[in-house]
Amino acid sequence: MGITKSEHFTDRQNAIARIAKAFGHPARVAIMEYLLKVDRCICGDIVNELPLAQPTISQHLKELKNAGLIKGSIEGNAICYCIDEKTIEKLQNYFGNISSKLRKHKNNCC
Amino acid sequence: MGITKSEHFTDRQNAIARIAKAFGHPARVAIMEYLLKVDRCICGDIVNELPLAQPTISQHLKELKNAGLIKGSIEGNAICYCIDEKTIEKLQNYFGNISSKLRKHKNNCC
DNA sequence: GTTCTATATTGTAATATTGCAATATACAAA
DNA sequence: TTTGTATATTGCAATATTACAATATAGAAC
Repeated sequence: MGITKSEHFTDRQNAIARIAKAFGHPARVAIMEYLLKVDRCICGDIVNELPLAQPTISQHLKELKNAGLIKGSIEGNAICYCIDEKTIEKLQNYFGNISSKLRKHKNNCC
Repeated sequence: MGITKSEHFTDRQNAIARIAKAFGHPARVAIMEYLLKVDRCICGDIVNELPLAQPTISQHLKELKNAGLIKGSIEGNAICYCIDEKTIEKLQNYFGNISSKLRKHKNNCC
């Protein structure tokens, strides 16, 4: 039905899914990588960098912000957005944890 | 239009988005965590573990498999699925790389 | 004030996702 | 061969996502 039964899962599972979902679009991956590359906050040229219309990028930025992957706001006539390290660290820890558990158990049966 | 313009992005960006997207649903997060917890391959009881109908879980498993997050196949009368460590490592490396770059630059302006 | 520039919002069309009932498949056991 | 059990596939309805044109907003420059 297109509706996700999020109430049946733990807050933690929903939180990870939410962040991962925000990363689940190449345009948003590209935005994150661009923010990392330019290494500053005023990023008014995202629109020129990506092959998408301005409203589309604005929408993707909103989703990244809602997921906590970027933070910031308007500063004068430009956006002031940058990556929220805490959220990236959450992801890194989450996958790092899975990875180390897998290394420990080594259940390579498939 | 609901159609993603993946042709405009790099293969790497599309690859990360694809894996992240597969992780972007709490049911699939729950499946991955269950596979990690039981620490074995024959996982016929996923259906009993999750509050979703069998066809729905089958579909989620298919998507996880398409994204390379799990591997395996049918073994007799049970599924034999387990986590593909290589893909998890890819994610860990990707986010670890972003994290370390952020730590280096410390552009905390927002 | 007006104009310019940059970003956000709204509205809408096309497509994708989610979930499940019904059904199919496929092996196991009797 | 039939019956039982486990998983996959199909078909469909409800909802979500993606993209963009048009428009709104808001500060900057004049």
